[in-house]
Amino acid sequence: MTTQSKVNNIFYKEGQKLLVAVDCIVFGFNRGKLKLLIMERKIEPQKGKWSLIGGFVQKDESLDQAAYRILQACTGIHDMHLDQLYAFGEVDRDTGGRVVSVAYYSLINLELFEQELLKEYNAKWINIDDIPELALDHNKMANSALEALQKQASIKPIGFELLPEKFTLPQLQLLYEAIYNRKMDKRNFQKKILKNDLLIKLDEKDKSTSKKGAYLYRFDLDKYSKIKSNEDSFYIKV
Amino acid sequence: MTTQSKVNNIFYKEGQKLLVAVDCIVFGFNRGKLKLLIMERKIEPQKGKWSLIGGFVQKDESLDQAAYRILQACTGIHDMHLDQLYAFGEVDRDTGGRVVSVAYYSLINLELFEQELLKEYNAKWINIDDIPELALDHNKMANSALEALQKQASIKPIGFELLPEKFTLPQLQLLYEAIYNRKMDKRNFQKKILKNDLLIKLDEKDKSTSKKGAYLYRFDLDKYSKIKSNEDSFYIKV
DNA sequence: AATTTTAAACGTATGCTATACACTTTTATG
DNA sequence: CATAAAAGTGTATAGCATACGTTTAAAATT
Repeated sequence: MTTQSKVNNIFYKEGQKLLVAVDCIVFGFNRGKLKLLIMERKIEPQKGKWSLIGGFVQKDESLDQAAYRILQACTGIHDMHLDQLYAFGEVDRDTGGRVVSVAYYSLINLELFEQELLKEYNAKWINIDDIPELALDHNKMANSALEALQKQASIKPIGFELLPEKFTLPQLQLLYEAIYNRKMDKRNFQKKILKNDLLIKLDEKDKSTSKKGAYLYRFDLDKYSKIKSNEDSFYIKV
Repeated sequence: MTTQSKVNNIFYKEGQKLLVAVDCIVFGFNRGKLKLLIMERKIEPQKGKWSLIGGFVQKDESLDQAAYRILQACTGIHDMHLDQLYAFGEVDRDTGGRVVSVAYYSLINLELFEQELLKEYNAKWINIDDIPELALDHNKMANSALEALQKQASIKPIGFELLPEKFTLPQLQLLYEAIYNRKMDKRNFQKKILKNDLLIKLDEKDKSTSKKGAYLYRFDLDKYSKIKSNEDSFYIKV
């Protein structure tokens, strides 16, 4: 046996084609609660069960494109940000056959969300600590995504993707408290957030939650895109 | 058009089967240098070019299993640790056809490495800052893996996977300096490392690199597996 | 007009951690 | 016995995380 043929025998195997899916873990934020978008599963197995938003990758589209296509069709949102989470590839993860699924997660600004799509697709937002049993390994995916979100939130200013363009510091704090599932100190939180110098204080107040009213802020996207390049210029230790 | 059929038209598409590969970014450490394992590509396209270690996922094995099989066949090592890095899924990433590749990275203790396999597979270790042009998108994969390694190294004691069982603090420092590609202060480094209280100082010295000799240490695996569960008990800010 | 109510805004003191920095110890070698 | 080469060790300083309570603004109520 030559070396070459030995190599082939031991580890070189011809490729076998598999189904490749993408599943999207979509987070939203509303009224102080972090939410997850789920919908009724449209295909067997487990048709009709609650599940993440997903679909199959086509031959002529990248993984990113597939995730984008599916998420856009289902939320109506354009230009949303998607991050790849993990490729789930257990042999028996889909009881209907071998499917490798690449999970993506996304943060959605609920203001931009087309509510009518919820009905159209039998979808709904549920509170993050109230997730039902989902199809296949989707609960595992959702949990991983929440962990990833927590990691992200400490090294990147992710708030502006989940909040409206103008938001107050108390709102932002509620978001972080929802993500990390614990109360934070108001003064320390504001110090940490403002230290990064990425928020612009506006001359407007939001009086919807208090008589005094809270100042509105917006993210300084210009400054952010400048510093994004040089690593760890943003940092929130939570 | 019913709602259901509209759904199908817009975003539900039948699955198309694709080739799924795994590629492994294998790091080693020797003589103060961080190394990457590459081999001659065995298949078209770009047959003969340097590339990462890779192969196709079979129908009856998980992604993890495929990566493990391929890496084990190529290094002879058992029980090595593999982490999934990212799924690379551009349509044209493989010029020979549509292949989605899930990249894994691994840290190898060079002492355990069967050197004869290097010749058998036309493989070699190259210094991390001396990587040639690799096949397909493998350079991109290697770069991502190095970034992931840097992140890992600051939150987990990964040293023991790249070093022999017994090692000296200067050796460990060289490893971190190689990973982060910069010099560190000896005294501060030792303080940070020892503070985690995961190293056991032995009564032996390694005199291979100095007349005085440096004390050998080993990782306290027991203690590590105990604390591993409760998050962020380990922390090296670099 | 004065009082009450509600949430927002704000500052300081303390302890911990990262960092900067230089001399002494050991022992093989000549 | 002198030299050389790397290992080992401590302190002072600045920045950051944390804990903690009072004042301010403005609407609502009397």
